[in-house]
Amino acid sequence: MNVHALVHARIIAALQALQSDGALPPGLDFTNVEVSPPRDAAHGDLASNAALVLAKTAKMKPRGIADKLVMKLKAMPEVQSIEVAGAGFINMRFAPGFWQSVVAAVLKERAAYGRVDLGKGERINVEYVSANPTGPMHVGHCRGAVFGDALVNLLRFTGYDVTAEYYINDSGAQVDALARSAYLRYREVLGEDIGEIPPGLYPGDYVKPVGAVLAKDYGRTLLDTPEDRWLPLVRDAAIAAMLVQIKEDLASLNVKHDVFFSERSLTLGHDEIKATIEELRNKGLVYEGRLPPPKGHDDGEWEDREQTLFKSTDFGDDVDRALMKSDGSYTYFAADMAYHHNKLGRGFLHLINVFGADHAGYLTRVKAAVAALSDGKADLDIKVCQLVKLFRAGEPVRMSKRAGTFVTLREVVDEVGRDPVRFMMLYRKNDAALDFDLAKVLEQSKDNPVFYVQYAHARAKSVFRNAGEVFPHLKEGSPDVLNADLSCLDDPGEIDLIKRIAAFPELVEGAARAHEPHRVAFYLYDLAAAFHGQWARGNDLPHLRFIQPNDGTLTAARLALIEANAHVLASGLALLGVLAPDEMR
RNA sequence: GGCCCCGUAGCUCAGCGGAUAGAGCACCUGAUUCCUAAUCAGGGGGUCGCAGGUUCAAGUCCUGCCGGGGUCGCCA
Repeated sequence: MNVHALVHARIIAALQALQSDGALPPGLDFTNVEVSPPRDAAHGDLASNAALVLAKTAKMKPRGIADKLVMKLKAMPEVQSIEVAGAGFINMRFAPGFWQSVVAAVLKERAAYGRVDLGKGERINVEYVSANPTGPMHVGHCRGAVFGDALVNLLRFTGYDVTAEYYINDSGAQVDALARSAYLRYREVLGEDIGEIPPGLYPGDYVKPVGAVLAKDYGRTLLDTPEDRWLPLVRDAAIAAMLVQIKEDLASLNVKHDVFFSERSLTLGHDEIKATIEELRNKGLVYEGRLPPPKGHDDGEWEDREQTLFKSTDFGDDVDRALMKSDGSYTYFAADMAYHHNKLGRGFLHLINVFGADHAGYLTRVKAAVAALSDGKADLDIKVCQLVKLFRAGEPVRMSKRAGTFVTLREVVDEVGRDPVRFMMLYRKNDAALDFDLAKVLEQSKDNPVFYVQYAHARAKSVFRNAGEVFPHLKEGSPDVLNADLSCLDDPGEIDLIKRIAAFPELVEGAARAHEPHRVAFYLYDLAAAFHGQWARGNDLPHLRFIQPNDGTLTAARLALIEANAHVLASGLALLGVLAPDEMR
């Protein structure tokens, strides 16, 4: 049951009926007709802008349309009151019986409550994390990982066939540097004094085990081998080891990808990068030319030369983008173009990429590439996750990759736990910077929204445990609860809680459309607050307590409400990938 | 200098083009013989960075400034 959708459909039907009656002109565009809860609850439960939106094209006064619409809508059985307000808003208020029926619907639909079939089974590819396989994931990767994972959950919940994908940047200079670092560690294991790790290589201790594995697998045989022979072997071993670690890091956050796509696989057999470039060349979008030097900062290294360029300026980019490095190898962008070409070739018409803030400047050219490669038929949404600043009790945590003091994802998860990390990473809009305080996130107080929401769920479960001592037949999901006489739920606080529950499907739909999982987190906080509030009212007013030892009928109805509340809390937390505990200990 | 993100209460932040802009923290006042007080109720606190524009309607969209952060051919 989706209250919002139901009312919206009723309004559209009423508008069409007015057209049949000749009271409204034909050919009106209803797409901007919306239904939304008014900011001020005194205005009612739901309001519509229909009359305001249609006034101009219908060549009628807003209030004139509104009055006619109200006459039609008055017949709605759910409606308790309906009136025209302000410039032409239609404010509706629904009868308690209508809200009570929402509880019954939630109990019937259970985990399916809130599902909206936006995707209609269409396939969509969500690429996220995609960190270099040159070391463990650091805390900055956390946010993209959690964001992507929650977005995948949200899209699956709303009817999309989602492929969660990780692009492994396993070619280019960085993985060669990793291989050389591993080779040094290999020589170290065999007893050589390797001294300082040279600049440009990876000094971290995490490379040492790779050296040990190499020594075990190859003995001393690689020592006398020239670099062009050992490098591919060492590189493969090092990348494989890093990927194992990355997958473990992701698993610690409960983040799962369906596909790990290797950049190097693009050129292993058939050269897909070359094919992609040629395809664009045939479309007139790749050419040989020169770029102006970057403005505004002196770059002594700048060398003017003719190069292979993609005409991204045709798609709104500032400059055309290089596809070949001066040594003849492909740029990262050229490979990434081929990768997106590959995604399109696998039949994806909907693509989402999750980027870190440092890649924000890369966004336009990727969109340009997808537009060019799909002839505008595919859509790509790029979500940029802004920086995460790490604090401990208000003090910034200094990080330096060079000094080896950067904080890994694993350290954060081990220190504060998976649920707080996930929730806090989602308790902020993706494009706003995030301060993450390792000390505060562990405080089990109302300062911490994670525990606040989880506690609401645990509290709901606790009510059932306690109710069972008085009314053994009133178990969760029992017929006596499911068939309770819901007309007892007439306290304003109870109705408010139901209204909050009733808003869930619309909230999910909006979050999925906008690709904004944080909306779910904020919604859950509000829902939890409504529930905690109703609970506490029982402190002052004993007749509002959920368990009424002398009234099994009333208790059953309130338990039904609590069960519906718990269902929605659990569904929402599941979308965020956060546990909904039965008790807090 | 170009481009991207942010700017809303003292602080951290929500806010889908809609009506008198919200929450948490902090501060003040109150609630525990009672289902977990890990909670709740009440109070004060705002030129939504500035200036224009579009619109019946702008915190929200557009343009230009100001401030903070990020990024800037052959790193990924």
